[in-house]
Amino acid sequence: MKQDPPRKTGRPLSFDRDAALKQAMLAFWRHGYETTSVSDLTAAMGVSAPSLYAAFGDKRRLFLEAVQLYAGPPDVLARQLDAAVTARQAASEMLTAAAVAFTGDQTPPGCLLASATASGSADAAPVQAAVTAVRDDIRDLLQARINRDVAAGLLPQNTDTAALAALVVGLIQGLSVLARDGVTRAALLQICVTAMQAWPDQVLNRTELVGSAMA
Amino acid sequence: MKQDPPRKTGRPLSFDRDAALKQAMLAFWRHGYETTSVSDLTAAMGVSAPSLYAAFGDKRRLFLEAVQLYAGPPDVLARQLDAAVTARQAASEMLTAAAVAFTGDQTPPGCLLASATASGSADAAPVQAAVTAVRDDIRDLLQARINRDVAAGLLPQNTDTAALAALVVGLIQGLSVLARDGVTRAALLQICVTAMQAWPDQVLNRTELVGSAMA
DNA sequence: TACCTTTCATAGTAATCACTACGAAACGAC
DNA sequence: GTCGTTTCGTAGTGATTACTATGAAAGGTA
Repeated sequence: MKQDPPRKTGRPLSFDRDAALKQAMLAFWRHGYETTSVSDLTAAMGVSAPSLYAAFGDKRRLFLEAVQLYAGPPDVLARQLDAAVTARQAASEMLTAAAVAFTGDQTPPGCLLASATASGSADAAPVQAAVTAVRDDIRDLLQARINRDVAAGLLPQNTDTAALAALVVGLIQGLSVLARDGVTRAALLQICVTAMQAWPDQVLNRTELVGSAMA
Repeated sequence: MKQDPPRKTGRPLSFDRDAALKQAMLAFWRHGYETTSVSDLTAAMGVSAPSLYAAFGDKRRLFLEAVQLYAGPPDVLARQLDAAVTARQAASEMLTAAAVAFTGDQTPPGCLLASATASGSADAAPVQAAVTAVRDDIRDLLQARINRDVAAGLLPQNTDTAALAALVVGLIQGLSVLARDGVTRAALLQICVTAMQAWPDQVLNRTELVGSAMA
């Protein structure tokens, strides 16, 4: 996937690029994009400023790489959504995973995507747009999954699938704020359970009636 | 309420303090706390730096005043919650008002409380805590209003009122992110409608049965 | 008028910002 | 070994940060 340009000779890199990127991601996660200084980054990464610039270009590109690392490979979410039994379960899993991820004790609270560029100077607009694009992709994927269930007759034909997908993505961003406020994981999970009550009732067919009767 | 110290003599203030504060609030709203520089502020406020410091103390206190101006008098929300017919309607109105406020064409998109201190350096921690306190107050007020309806028998006794209140406040913060992403007011309002489906069904009494039969 | 008080604009302060010039160091190739 | 290449640490660049020292200006009061 990511093939380095062939390096045949020269002094070898004295640090683990992936490990340094991970530390940069954690720094951005905790303190935001513009509010994390390059000296903060070099301290967290254990790398001198010239090495940082040689390895990652500049602060903006380092952040964009950190966002990629945070979001993971772009096709993973698509596969998880496809693998879910229903769109409802997919949405519930996304919410639960967010509540857990935002309250990990080995990571900063909240969501990097939600907080790192939530505000910024005019210079940071392109970086904010990149993060917005990630969110839009997630929302589109979820909406497509919901559309599939509507088409399959599992959800009412008049379901507002755009609103439903945006509700989930928006609430996830809201959970990030609450997590940063200090709300516990258990409380966030209860919010997710409560929110899922908004999900439209499944359209029942005979098979499912039998299944529910057996449960 | 806010009584200036008695100013009897001296050169008069050459600018409108309230108007300058409003411009500062708009600047913080659009660009965030740490990512709005003092020179940004002086430009927006039409005031020189020494005047800014004389009138507002420092950047931190100016921001805290801007937050107060943004949030409004603290008892207004309490009165609105009390005046609402039901907690459900109060929550719905809060969501709707947020969706509208976050997409005004005379103001920056999103919510100042949600974005301005969503991330920041370690130095900004006390300011972040002040914003968190505002959010906590709102959540507590809403939860108390919900508790009132539970006590009155309008909502099920087993209602998770903490989760319900946190869901509303969290979603409002999420709506801010979506608004900044460019989601339209109409779309945000649809999200609010969808989210309110999560609200527990009202416990019906005889009077309300008659009322619903008449509707 | 002269005096007192407060705010004004000018022009700075030290510190930090993102970023880099430079020469020595550390490798493979020969 | 010597050369070529790449990264290293040191030490800096000019710009911007939040903030302020200073003296003139603008009012009321006498």
